[in-house]
Amino acid sequence: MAPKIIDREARRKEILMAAMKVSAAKGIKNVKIDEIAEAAGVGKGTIYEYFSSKEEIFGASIVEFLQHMEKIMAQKMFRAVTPQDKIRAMLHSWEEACKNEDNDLVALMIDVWAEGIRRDNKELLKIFNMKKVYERYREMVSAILKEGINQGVFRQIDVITVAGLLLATFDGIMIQWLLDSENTDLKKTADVLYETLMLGIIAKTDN
Amino acid sequence: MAPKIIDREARRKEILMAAMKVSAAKGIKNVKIDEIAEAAGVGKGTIYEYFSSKEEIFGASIVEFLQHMEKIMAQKMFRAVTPQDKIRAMLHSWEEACKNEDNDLVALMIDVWAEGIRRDNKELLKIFNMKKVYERYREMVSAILKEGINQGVFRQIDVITVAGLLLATFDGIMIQWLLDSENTDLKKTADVLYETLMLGIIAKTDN
Amino acid sequence: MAPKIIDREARRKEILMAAMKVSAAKGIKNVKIDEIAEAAGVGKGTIYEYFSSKEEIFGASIVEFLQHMEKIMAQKMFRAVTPQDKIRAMLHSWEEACKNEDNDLVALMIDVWAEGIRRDNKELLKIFNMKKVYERYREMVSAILKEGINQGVFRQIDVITVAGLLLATFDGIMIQWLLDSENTDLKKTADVLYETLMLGIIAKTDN
Amino acid sequence: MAPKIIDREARRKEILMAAMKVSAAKGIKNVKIDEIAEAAGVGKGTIYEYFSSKEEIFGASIVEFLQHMEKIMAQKMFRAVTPQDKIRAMLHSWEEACKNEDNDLVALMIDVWAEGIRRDNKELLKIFNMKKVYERYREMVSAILKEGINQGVFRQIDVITVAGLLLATFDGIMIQWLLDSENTDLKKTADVLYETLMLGIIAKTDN
DNA sequence: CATGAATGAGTCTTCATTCAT
DNA sequence: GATGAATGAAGACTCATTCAT
Repeated sequence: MAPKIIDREARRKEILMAAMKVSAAKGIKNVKIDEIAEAAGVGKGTIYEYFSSKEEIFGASIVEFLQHMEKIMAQKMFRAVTPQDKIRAMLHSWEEACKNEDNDLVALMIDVWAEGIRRDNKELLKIFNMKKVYERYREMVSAILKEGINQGVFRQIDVITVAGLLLATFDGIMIQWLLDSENTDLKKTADVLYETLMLGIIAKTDN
Repeated sequence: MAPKIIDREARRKEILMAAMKVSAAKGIKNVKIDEIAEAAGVGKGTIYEYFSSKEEIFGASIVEFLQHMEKIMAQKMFRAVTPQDKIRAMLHSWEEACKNEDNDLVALMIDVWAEGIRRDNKELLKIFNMKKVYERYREMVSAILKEGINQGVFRQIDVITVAGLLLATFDGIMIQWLLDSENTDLKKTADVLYETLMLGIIAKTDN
Repeated sequence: MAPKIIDREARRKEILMAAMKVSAAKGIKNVKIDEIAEAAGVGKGTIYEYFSSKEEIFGASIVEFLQHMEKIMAQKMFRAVTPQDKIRAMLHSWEEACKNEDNDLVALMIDVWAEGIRRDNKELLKIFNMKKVYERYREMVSAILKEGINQGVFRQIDVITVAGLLLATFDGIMIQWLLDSENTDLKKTADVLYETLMLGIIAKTDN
Repeated sequence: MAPKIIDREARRKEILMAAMKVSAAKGIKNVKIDEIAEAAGVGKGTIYEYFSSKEEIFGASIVEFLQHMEKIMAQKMFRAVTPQDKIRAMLHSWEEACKNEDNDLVALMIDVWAEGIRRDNKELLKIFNMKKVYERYREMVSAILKEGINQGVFRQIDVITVAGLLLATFDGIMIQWLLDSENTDLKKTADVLYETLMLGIIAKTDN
C-alpha cells in the first residue's frame, strides 16, 4: 500500500536541472557528482536512483538543452508571417536565449560541442547525434529562405549554405558574448546582422 | 650557454606541440600527462622540468595556438591590396586553417573557449585574457572595414559590430565543420559568405 | 493471535528460502538485499521486519541449511539395520543431496566453510559454532562405527578419526562435483568408496 | 639513464604475497585494497602499477597458491620409490602443507573453490580453469595407483575414482582442520587414512 | 638533466540500512 | 505491517605530482 506519489519523472528533471546549472557554471568535465547532489538538494546516492552514471546525466543535459532551445525558437517564430519577419523573430529568440536568466545554460553549448567533436564518445552517440541536430536546424532555416525566394523577396541563394552561415553567426556571437558580455551589444549586433543580411540576400528591386 | 638556453626552449616547444596534438584529438580535459610525455617522446618527469603543472601546459598551448592562428592570418593578408581582397584573403586563410593538416588543432579552439568562459580559471587568466584576444581580432578586421569605408567601397557600417559578426561566422562555421565535415562545403560556404557580405556592406554605387 | 505468529514465522521462512536460493547461485557475499527481496517477492524494507541485518539472514541461512542436511541424513538412515547398511544409507543420502533439485544449495556449503573459518565473524558465532556442527556429525558416524565394532563386523579402528575421514571424503567429493559435475560420477564414486572403505575397516574374517 | 634496477617481477611477487596473507586471514571478498597496500608496505596506487584490478590480484593469488602446492607435493614424492611410499609421501606433504607456517594460505583454498563454482566469474576463467587443476591432480595420483596395480601390490581398482576419493579426503580434512585444528589430529588422521586405504586397495596376497 | 616508480588525494559508484508514507 | 525512496559510509580505481636514482 501507500503508492508513494513521488513523480519519478519530475524528480529526475529536478536533478537534471540542478546538474545543468552547475555544469554550465563550471564546465561539465569539472562537475562532481557531490556538487550535483548538493545543488539538487538530495543525497549523493539519490542521483544514481535516477541516472546510471555521470555520463548519462551529461547526455541527458544536452538533450534537455537542445529541446529547450528548439522550443524557444519555435514559439518566437509562430506569429511571424513574412519570411523577413520570421528571420527577425529568429534573431530575437536567439538574442533572448543568450540574455535569459538561464543564461549560463548557454555555456553548456560549448561543452556540448567539445564532446560532440570527439568521435570516441560512444555513450553520447547512443543518445543523440550532433550532426542530426544541426541538419534539423539548417533545414528549419532553409525553409524560411526558400519561402522568401518563392515569394520573390529573396534572390536565388543557396539556401542550405546561407542557413548554415546564419546559424554559424548565432553560435559565434554567442561565444563572443559568453567571453565578453560587456563588449558585446546583442541588440546592436542583431540589428546590424539583420540589416546586412537583408541587403545581402534581398532580391534586387531596382528602379 | 646561449645554445643551452636555445635547447631548453626547443625542448619546451616540442613538448608543447605534442601536448597540443593529443589535446586536440581527445579534448584538453581528457589528456593525461602520461600521454603528453609519450607523444613528446620524453619521460613523464621531464615534463615537469619544463612546465610546473598541467594547467601551465594547458595555458601555454592556448597561447601557442592563438599565436599560430594569428600568424597564418597575417601572412595571407600581407599581399592583399584592396579591402575586398583583404577580406577575401581572410576568408581563405580561415578556410585553409580548417582544412589544414593541423586540422584537429582547430578542435582545440572549442576547449579554449570552454576554459575562457569559466570565470574561475585563475591560472589561465594570469597568462592571457580571452577578451583581449577577441578585441585584437575585431580591431584587425575593423581596420580593413574602415579602410573600405574611407575608400568609399563600403557603406557607413558599424565596423566593430560587423567585424564581430564576421569573426563569429568564422567560428560558427568552424564548429559546423568539426561536427560534420562531410556536409559542410567550406569552399562554397566561403564563396557564399563573401558574396552575401559584399552585397550587405558594399556602398550603393547607383547613379 | 496464534495464527498471526505462525504467519510471521512462515513469512520469515519464505524470505530465508529465497535468500538461500539466490545465495547458492551467486555466493553469499555477492548477494544484494535487493535480490533477496525480489526473489522473496517482498519489498526491500520488509526484509528488515524479519531480520535485523544481512548478516543475520546469512547466519540463519546456514543454520537452516545444516538442519536441512541433517534431516535428510537422518531420514535415510532410519530404516537401515546393520552398520554396513547404515553406512550405505549415508552414502546414498549424501549422493542424493548432491544430485537433488536443491542442488545448488550445496554450493552454499562452501560459503558456510569460508565464513566458519574466519575467526572474526562474531555475528555468526553468536548463532552457532561450526566446530560443534562437525563434532555432532562425527559423533553420529562414530556411533555407527562403534556399533559395527561391537558386533565384530568392523575391526578395532579409531572411530572418531575414521568418522572424520568419511565426512571429509563426502565434503571433498562434493567440491569436485560442484567444480566439475561432468567428470564426477557420483554413483560410481559412492560404490568405490563403499567397497574400499569396507575392505579397509572390515574385521578380518580369515578362516 | 639510471636503469632503475627495480625488479618489477620481484615487486609484483611481494605484493602478491602480502595480498595472499591478508586474503587468507580475512577472506578474499573482505579484503580492501588499502589493506593489501599496507601489508605490502606500499602506497595504494602502487598496487595498480602491478595489477590492473583487485580481481586480477585474486586470480594471481590462486595461481600462485596452486603452484606452491604442486611444488611441495612434487618435492616430497621425489625420493619415494614404491607406490606405497609415494602415497605416504603424498600424505605427508599434504599434512605439512596444512601445518606449514604459510598455513592460513590454505584458507585461501576455500575462497578459490567458492569462486570457482560460480560460473560467471569470467575474469577467473581467463587465468585458469579449476576443472583442469583437479584433472591434473587426479592424473598424478592415478599414475601412482596404476603403477601399484601393474606391480601387483594394488588390486584392480578404478584408479581415477580412487584418486578422486583420495584427493577429496585431503580437501575434506583440510576443511575440518581449518574449522577446528584443536580437535583434528593431522598426524593420526594421516596414519589412519594410510592404514585404511592400504587395506582397502591392497591386493589380496593370501596364500 | 632525465626518468619512471611510487604515491595518496580525489572521484565515481555501490549497497546495507533507515524511515516517512 | 509493508514499502521503496533516500541516504552516506565505504571502497575500487585514477592520475597529477614528487623524488630517488
